[in-house]
Amino acid sequence: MSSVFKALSDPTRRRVLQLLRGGPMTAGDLAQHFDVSKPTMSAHFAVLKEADLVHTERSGKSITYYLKLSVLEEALMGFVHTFGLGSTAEVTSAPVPPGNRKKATST
Amino acid sequence: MSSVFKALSDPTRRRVLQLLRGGPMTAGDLAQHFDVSKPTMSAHFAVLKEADLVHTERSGKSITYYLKLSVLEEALMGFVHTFGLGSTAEVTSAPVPPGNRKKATST
DNA sequence: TCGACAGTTAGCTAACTATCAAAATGAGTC
DNA sequence: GACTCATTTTGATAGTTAGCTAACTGTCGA
Repeated sequence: MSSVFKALSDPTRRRVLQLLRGGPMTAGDLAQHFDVSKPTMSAHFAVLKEADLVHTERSGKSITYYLKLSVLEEALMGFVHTFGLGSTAEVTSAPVPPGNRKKATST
Repeated sequence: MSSVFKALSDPTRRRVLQLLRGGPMTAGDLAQHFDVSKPTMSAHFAVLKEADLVHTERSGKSITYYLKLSVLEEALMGFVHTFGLGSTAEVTSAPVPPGNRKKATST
């Protein structure tokens, strides 16, 4: 769970996932979209693999990356549901449960 | 966006948010639930504030923390929707969109 | 087997994060 | 004003992360 959020906390990795959402891509194709060295991209891929958000397959010389949407979904939606989100539309503060001190909501 | 995921990547901070989901709490009350020093907790609070996931209010001597559910929701659900999640139930791999190299799915 | 290509690993630096103890701040109380 | 309590800030240390270059591994084609 932590590893998923950690993976998601980097913009480069989020973009990789979004690219992968459009379909599998090789490491090289992915790397082309970014302005960092290949070893750096490889490290990002390793973080994504560690979080189990992608899996890989060799296709000859290249290695193709596949998004594991189900893992992303389980982690994210699981957390979302824990918070009773996903159906709420405009919650401003807390749900104001019983035993709450009333404060002047200046928002 | 990154700051939200970064905040979420720590179990202590996720726990804090879950506690706050049950209603506002003071820093001290929150700290009681964890086995770390108060400065450490304060640092975690700062990360949550930085991500705009909580806001604070002084109530006399104590400082009360409030969960900003809306921010959490926007960040999470925004991302979830970006990935077309939230309605899918059992996606195993990628949605296999058009323009896809076909590979031997060994799974 | 050799050379080219695709990725990863190794080794490093700089920057960041988590943690603590101790000191400082802010807000009530006497 | 001085005292006390709750929380934050400061300063130090240990561990982690992102990034690089250089070197290595594995695969293909000749």
